[in-house]
Amino acid sequence: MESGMISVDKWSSGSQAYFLTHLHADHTAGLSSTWNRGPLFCSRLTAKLFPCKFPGFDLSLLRVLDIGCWHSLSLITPSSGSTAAVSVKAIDAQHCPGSVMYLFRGEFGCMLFTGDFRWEKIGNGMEIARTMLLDALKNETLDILYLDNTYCNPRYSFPSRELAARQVVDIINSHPKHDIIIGIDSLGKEDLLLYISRALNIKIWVWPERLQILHLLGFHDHFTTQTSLTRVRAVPRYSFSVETLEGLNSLRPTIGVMPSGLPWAEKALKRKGTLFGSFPSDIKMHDLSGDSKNIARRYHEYIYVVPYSDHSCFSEIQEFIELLRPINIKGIVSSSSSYIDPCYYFGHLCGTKQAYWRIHRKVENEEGIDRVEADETKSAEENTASSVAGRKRKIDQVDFLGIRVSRVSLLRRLSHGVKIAHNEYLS
DNA sequence: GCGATCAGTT
DNA sequence: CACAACTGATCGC
Repeated sequence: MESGMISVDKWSSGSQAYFLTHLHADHTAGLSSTWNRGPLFCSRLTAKLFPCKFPGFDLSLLRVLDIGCWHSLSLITPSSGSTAAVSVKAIDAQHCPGSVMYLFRGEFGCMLFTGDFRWEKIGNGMEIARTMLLDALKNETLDILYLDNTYCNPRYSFPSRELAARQVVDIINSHPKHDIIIGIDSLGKEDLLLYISRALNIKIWVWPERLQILHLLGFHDHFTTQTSLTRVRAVPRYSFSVETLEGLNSLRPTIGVMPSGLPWAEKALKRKGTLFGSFPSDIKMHDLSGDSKNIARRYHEYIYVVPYSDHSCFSEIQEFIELLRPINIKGIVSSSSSYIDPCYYFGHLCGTKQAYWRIHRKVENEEGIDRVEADETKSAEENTASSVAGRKRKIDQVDFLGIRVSRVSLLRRLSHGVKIAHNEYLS
């Protein structure tokens, strides 16, 4: 607890500088309007949205980091008491408005914390982020990559958001007389709504608090709170249900579109035995869904589910890792029923592991990945957070030379026989 | 009233 | 059933 210098998306006491990647609730747990633990760094857009999420927050504590610019911090090394220079750069994470990754450089080396991110080729955002990352790294190696490993499994394959958006428009067009309900959260998926609005040349209804956020984001023309102006309404996801749709249909013909859900996992790699027995590098890693076949699924008489994701799919994670070639990777999300250490799949792409893997493969071709995983677990200096009571949800803390990041986790540690390389939760 | 945690929902 | 993101109930202060 006392050795931390920097925290990312983690809000317990003991750090000298706190970094927020984005404003979704699962990354702000512990933050509140009464925050008084010192400066909090975030992107300009996140700072702008901040008062909506935390009214009364002392905004003088916010430190805006402009995307692509290095910022220097002078921190105190807890052990020696001497000052240590740390540089940090924020890079667009393409997850939701304001979301960023943080690249840190200091005496400890180089580390990147992705927060939640999407690494898709479509659109120019990824090219810009790519250039920024490579420029920032130059020839230096990335020592640790703290990775959004939400969908770090080959069974997760889904299309670009633009393609998914096109599918939503197709669904709407094929129901010209229907009202349309789209389930969204309080932040995120704005591009989808804009795409629909532009493609159909109609406004989209949103609830008042959501309109306020959209206005802060600079979208003034495409949204309204007047029901009479449009047949397309975006509603809070928690108010989107079979019952809601059935109720609405007793008034007027209405369909619901849910841009998320997980129908993607259905097809690929059902056979777990094959998955676990296979050599990571043998897995077919390129995405199966290049074409616009029926990616949208009819989930119910009135409900369609479209795989619109703000997290990277497996092949995107792979490309990201191939680009950066980090020495080590840590997943920031552990949801144990499906959690697999990123190194299970990508250890062979990592800096030192790469050499290790090549030699190892030559010597004994049959060897599984257990040794690699074992090495992984040993290499991290980790300690558990202050013995939390709950067993379902827990945020753990990881120490790496004084830098602490959160491990956002839903610890549903059921059976499933999934390999869990990390054992730091058990103390 | 506030913050943290837990259960439950799409 | 997988997930992320969220609401609402409850508990302790």
